[in-house]
Amino acid sequence: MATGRTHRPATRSRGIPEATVARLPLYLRALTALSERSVPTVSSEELAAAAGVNSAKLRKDFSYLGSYGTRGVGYDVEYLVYQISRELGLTQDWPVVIVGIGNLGAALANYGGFASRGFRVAALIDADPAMAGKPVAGIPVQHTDELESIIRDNGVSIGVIATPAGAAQQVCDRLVAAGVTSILNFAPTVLSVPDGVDVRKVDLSIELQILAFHEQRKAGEEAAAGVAAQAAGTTAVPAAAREESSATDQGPDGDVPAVMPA
Amino acid sequence: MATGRTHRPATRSRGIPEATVARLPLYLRALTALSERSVPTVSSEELAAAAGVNSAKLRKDFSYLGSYGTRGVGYDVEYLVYQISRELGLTQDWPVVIVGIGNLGAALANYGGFASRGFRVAALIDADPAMAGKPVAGIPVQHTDELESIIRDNGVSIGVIATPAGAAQQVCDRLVAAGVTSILNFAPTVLSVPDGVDVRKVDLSIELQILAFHEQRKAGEEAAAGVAAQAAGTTAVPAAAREESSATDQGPDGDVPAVMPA
DNA sequence: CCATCTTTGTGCACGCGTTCACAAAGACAT
DNA sequence: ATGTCTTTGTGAACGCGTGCACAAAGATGG
Repeated sequence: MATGRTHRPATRSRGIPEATVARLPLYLRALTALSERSVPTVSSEELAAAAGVNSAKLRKDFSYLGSYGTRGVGYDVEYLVYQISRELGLTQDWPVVIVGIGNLGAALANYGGFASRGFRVAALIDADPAMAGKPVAGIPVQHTDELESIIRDNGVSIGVIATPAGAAQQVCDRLVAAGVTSILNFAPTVLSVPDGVDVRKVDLSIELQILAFHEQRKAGEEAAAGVAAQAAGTTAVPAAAREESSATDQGPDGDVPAVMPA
Repeated sequence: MATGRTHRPATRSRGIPEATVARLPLYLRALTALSERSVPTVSSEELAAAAGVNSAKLRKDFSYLGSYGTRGVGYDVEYLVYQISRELGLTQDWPVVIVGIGNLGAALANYGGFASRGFRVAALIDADPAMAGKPVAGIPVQHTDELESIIRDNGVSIGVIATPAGAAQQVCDRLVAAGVTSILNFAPTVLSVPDGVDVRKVDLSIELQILAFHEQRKAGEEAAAGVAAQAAGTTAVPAAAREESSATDQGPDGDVPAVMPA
């Protein structure tokens, strides 16, 4: 997962645990796929496999929503799609603004997964005057000056921040002041917001760092196991097992293109 | 947080809890900022505030790494930066490939947060022959056919999947077969991988859905509170409180650009 | 109508993560 | 050297989330 919610003392909203809420979209996606294949019913076991979770967990999750299953049969796909959609609030229209139309903002504007789930990109906003009017994903970019009026005129309550880190807090403050109460933050900064405003953070670099940690651990263990196996006469696969080395490490096989990104 | 790890029965890698590992990059970022401002030492209280966490939690997190603080003074910023970097494996070079150079892939290739933390974009890979050779972020895109040789020649162990959902599993299988053992998946699919391969998922749409859930709850509570307050003669702010409506909902104030993304 | 079989819904136990609160440790002044 | 003051490091308690395992519920066949 990208990174999660920004501190909230485990508020159990309307009795539904936070962990369950986070999994509902997963179930919804799996169910939608089944629905498209016209599958009428599905067991907790099958659905759990499709969503990549434990079946007991899935049943417990659904039990928070109510008793929507039929024992001996399973769950009615269409009915469950509707119930989860309603629970997540996806049966209504959510106008969303995206602030910061750089590479990432453009990617978000083009992302198809929004429209299909009740999210409507109401406006794209950027601070660069040269961007103003230029269409991205078929929507003309508007200047930051109009942020407040856009929010109010469209009744926007969800904002997406895809600006550089330096601008994020400022943009956030303006969004909140204009009435936005939920923010999805892609900028690598800790946003401070008043009570009652939800912030979720997605941080690409953090995810990679977590992977690197486990990767390093695997390499270490593998190296150790390799030595042990070697001593025993077995051949282990050292693959990418290389120890901590100098900064100009070239990898095991040399011959590296070595092109640096910006 | 975007969505988290894909099932792992709470493996405590080398005694460091998973939850702590996920916060280390956060601390590292705050510490780097302090380092750039030439701040020599920092207390757990200050650093916790900067990282947006509880100070007790931060101290406990650090205690898993060792006793790097000085009582009565705090932590040495430079030293802690080094220790955390080492723990996360960021003192070594991690070649990374990005597969799927659409809007998102390009955004990732341009993302500056990678290079500064030991990650090097070794190659950009796309299935579209028309993309081949075209430079993105200064790196020429290569065709999928070369995936295996790129992985092997560069000793790549971390892959980023930014393809459409339909291609993700196939790409994943090829990455794994070629030797990749850690995958960051941006495609909205559950990937199945053999044991020993780590997968982390970032799902933009899921994050928004979780926000929508809380937003809906807030609107509901607000409406209820509003009614109560109204009965008492007070005026509450109903802001974006509108109930479930038809699919072609235009928002409360009409006048919506109403352009749909792909 | 009864028996059997499948699958749900959940009580319970366990473990991880969080937080409190405090003793130990060191800096610093006298 | 001694006392005071600050801040760390951690023992202990608590709460949430997970997974097991089973009873209840309904379908299905005879």
